[in-house]
Amino acid sequence: MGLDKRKRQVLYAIVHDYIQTAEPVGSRSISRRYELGVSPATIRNEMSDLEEMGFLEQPHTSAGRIPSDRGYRFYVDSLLRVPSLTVKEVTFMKQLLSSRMRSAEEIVQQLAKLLSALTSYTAIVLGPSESQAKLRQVQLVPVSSRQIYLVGVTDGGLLLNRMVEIPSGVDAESLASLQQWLNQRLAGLTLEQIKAQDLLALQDEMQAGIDLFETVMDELLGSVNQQEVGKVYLGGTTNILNQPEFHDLHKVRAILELLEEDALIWEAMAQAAGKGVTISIGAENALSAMQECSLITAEYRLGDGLIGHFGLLGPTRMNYDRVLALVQGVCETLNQLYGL
Amino acid sequence: MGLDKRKRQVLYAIVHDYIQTAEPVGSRSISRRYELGVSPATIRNEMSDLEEMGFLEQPHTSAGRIPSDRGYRFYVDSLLRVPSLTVKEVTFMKQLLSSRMRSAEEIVQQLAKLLSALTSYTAIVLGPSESQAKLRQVQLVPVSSRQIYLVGVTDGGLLLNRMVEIPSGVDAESLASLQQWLNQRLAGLTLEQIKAQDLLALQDEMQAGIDLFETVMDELLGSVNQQEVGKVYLGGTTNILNQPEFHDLHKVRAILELLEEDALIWEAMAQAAGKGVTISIGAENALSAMQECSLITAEYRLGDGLIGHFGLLGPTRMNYDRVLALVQGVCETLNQLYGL
DNA sequence: TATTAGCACTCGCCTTAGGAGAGTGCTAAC
DNA sequence: GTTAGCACTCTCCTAAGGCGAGTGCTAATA
Repeated sequence: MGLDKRKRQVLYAIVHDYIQTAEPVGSRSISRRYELGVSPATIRNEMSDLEEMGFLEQPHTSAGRIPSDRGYRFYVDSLLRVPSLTVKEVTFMKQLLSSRMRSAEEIVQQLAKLLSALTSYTAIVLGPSESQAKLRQVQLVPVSSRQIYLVGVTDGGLLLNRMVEIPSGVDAESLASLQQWLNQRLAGLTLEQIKAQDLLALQDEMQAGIDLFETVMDELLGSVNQQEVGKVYLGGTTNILNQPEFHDLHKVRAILELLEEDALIWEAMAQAAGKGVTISIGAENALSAMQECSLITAEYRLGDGLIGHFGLLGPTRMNYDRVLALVQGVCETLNQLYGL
Repeated sequence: MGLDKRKRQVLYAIVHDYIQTAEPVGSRSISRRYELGVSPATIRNEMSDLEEMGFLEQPHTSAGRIPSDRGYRFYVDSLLRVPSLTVKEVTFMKQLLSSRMRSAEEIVQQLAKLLSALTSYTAIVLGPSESQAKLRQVQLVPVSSRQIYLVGVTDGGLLLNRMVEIPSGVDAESLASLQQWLNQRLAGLTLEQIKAQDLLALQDEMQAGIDLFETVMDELLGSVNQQEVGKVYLGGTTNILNQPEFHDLHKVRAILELLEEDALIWEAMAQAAGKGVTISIGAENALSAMQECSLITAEYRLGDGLIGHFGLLGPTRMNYDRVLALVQGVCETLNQLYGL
């Protein structure tokens, strides 16, 4: 990018200041707060250039400048310095994430709370995908004449639960034999591997009713292929009310209503799947309600083939440095606690 | 209450009007809209009386009147006429609540959505208490060397799940024998009945380790005695943003932050336990953030000993008639669908 | 050529003032 | 007991003026 050193300094200063104050930044305040060794007039010229290049915007003629989406983008790509977390924060994280969790759901819920507590943004955590989970054991619990409850335990001791509607008239024996067969043939495989097998061929081996077999397998593998909408966990939805850019009720409503739409949120987050840490700034987001927000996403792993995504949603004037540090910290901590 | 007929009419008119318009009601508009056969001046006198008696308030000297909490209370106790739901609404309810639910959790979640969709208020649904649930079957699924997963099936086919931390060194046999014993001795009892038994005596019968027995029973019965905070399901939290009284960001924040505090919400709702339908108006609510809200609560039964509470939270200027009709309708519908 | 000081100008925000509108309370008449 | 008439009060809306922050331009300077 053709930005000389001083332009980079000025852009950095403006982004940095604006992130803290939420007020347009003027040339004088930059020359006061940052030691650039030039006068406000010179800075004004630089600002004027930066505006023409699309990195800055002016709310109105006689106001200071604020970063444009492109300005933030440049900041994030080239200027940012990710600080390290304090020892305090790290221990806090470990404490909250490790305090004898009982299920993946609890971990994930706690993660949402943690993220929102350590920022003033809204945390979004998607429930983990199970397709990489390695099955260790399956138990079929009869619930009624038309339903059984399938409890799967993964290698790492996390649970996959499914309620299965079965054809009526299935007796306890066929259930038992199906269960035994499932445990013999599927143990040690991930759901994806199971999916990849030739189920029709397997089915022939089976003695139990075809209907029963099919419905159970369908249900067990249901989440693997179709890019299903799973559970969405939120933390700190009210945090955005503290952001000055959301002192407008219409904006607040747009965002809060969006956050209630699990399907949309899931989709927006899932787009970042497999890309590590992603940052979407303002209009880079597809959803119109998010055009004034930035979304930072990352992947978490619960060690056991359970992979999911989490993210932080805030105004474009987000504290990228800190959020990125936090995201990295969370990933590392989860790895330490539940790692492979 | 010493309110003559005309005063009741005037109070009714004011409450009715104010619920619809959210604007202070003047004497002239009453005499126009309602056929009381008297002039505005007369109505003014009545209003003045009603204000002195504490049923009305005046936002400022030259505005119309609005109902006070006490005014709403009188309206709710003595003036209200609960309309019946339209056929459309009833079928809509049945459809949403019956569409092959898989678990109590799903029903309850759906209930929250339904309630908020049919009103412009926020729905609060507490997860069902399990103490009245009749146990039919228990299955113990080993998860790791330190954990087992307890799956209980109730008489009506709903699930009680628990993760139990067990002492290490428990072998499969003692698990199996414990499971068998649990099924023999506890099937057909409610959790409360189980709790009431002399567990120490029972324990003597058991061959398996005492530690194991104790931890499993503790976990199974944990929710019965301690007035535990269960899951809180919300629907339509953004609905309050549409209420004119919440066009103020501070109030919005207060309410939304309160709604994130499951423990407080649970407590506020649970106070109405066992009282059928309750209505708390404005300052009748203990929570300060709810002083300008009304909360209507009722009990739902999922047929199977699973009893819980649900409610609707809105401004004191709530459409009590409609909400009460809806609450009744929901109770009836649930009874029809999952009734005893 | 790059930088700087000086200065007029712009625009949002705050305060103030005035007028319109809605509704009351009081008084006197019915 | 009820009503018409009327002065009064208070909010809301709009316009006007002053303040402050910040810019863009010009001309002088290193």
